[in-house]
Amino acid sequence: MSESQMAPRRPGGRGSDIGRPRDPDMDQAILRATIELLSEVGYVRVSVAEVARRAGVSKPAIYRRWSQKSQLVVEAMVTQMRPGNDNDSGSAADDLIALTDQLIDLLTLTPLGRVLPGLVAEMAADPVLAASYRNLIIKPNVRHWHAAIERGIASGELAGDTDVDFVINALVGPLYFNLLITGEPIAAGYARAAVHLVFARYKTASS
Amino acid sequence: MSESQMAPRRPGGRGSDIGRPRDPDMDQAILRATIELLSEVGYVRVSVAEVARRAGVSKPAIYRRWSQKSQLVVEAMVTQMRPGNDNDSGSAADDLIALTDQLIDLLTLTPLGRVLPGLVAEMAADPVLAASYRNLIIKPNVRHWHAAIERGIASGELAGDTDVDFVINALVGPLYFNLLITGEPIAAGYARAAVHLVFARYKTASS
DNA sequence: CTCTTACGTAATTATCAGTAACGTAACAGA
DNA sequence: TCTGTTACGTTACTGATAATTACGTAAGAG
Repeated sequence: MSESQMAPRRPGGRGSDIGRPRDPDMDQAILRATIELLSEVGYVRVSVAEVARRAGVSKPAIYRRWSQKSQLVVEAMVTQMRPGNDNDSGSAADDLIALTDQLIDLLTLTPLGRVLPGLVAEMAADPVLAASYRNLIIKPNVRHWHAAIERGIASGELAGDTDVDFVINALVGPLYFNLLITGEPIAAGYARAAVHLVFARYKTASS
Repeated sequence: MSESQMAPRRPGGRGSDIGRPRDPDMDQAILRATIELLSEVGYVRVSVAEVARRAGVSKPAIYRRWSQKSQLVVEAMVTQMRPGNDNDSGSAADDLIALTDQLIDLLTLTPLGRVLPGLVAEMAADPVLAASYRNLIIKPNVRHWHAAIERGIASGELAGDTDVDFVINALVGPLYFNLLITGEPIAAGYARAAVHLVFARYKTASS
């Protein structure tokens, strides 16, 4: 049986337990080359052949690890995510502003901003990829937002009937809208203004 | 000189003034076939060859009118836009709710929702296309939002320092975020809740 | 009529994702 | 040390599809 017929590709994980092991340096080299190319030319113009060339690796070596270009890109982006800090400053408003500013940095300073448009297109056509992206990139981030808002509710800064998901959407939605649709830069002071908007609606009388 | 060297393709417009005129029925047939395919399979899987087949037209006939698949798709989407009604109900809040609900319909009921992800990717790689999309689709719509908000400010429903663009982003951003990133359906009652959020921040004391 | 452009057919170029075949290299376990 | 299994590189290939070109014919304008 030829190697290319092994059913599960186990992206990012090891291959089989027996036989010659995969070279871990290769994984790193591929991911690094992917990030590099991604930030230079954006998703659409990244070709697997060019990634292979820059990583000093063969194309089959890449497809042995990731079944699709899009999966490779998602994993490469995961390596760019900083471990989100659950900074509890004691003020939910300040925490939300910090989280918003962090997201702005992520979308404008890391390659993610250049990657997202192409990835969005792939996600729409590939549910498996969409699930990967949401589980690996979105969910871990949203967790912190949830926590900050829940803390605000618990402390009385935010009303008990605060709609957590609605608030998160209200804060992050405009950022993606700017990045993906209008192409305009995010206004300075956005984080503060957006959080202010939310608190005008959901703050309690006491706070 | 061969026809394919004519520098400006004049998408959607007429060709030259002399010589055999273009068949206007063809324009319609092409656009109709494009919309049809678009709603069936989404942007990525639309091929120009298949559009040509369904329209009963040759491929060069399409490229004579539109220089790229993406331009064709944008023009096809334009034909789907209803002429925005500047319904002035007397209440800016009601007008904004109506506009938001209209946008939700546009994104979920027309093919635009299936087209947008692929288009976003093209826009990121093609500034000319991005400009087309923004001028033909986004701007005409935003005009109504602007007007509604300005009316609200003039009537005293909204504070004089209301940041118009910020408000528009706050209302529409989450819709695009859901459509393009999370893939989750838009919550029932979103329009009302979002407008409520804005008014909690920007309403005047008198209103 | 003549000029010019539109049109269809058919072939072509170019790019790129993803596979396949095959020989060689590396590790695990007997 | 031998054997089985998998990784790796090289090379070639398939398949899809955007975009172009050549050429002969059709249809208008003046």
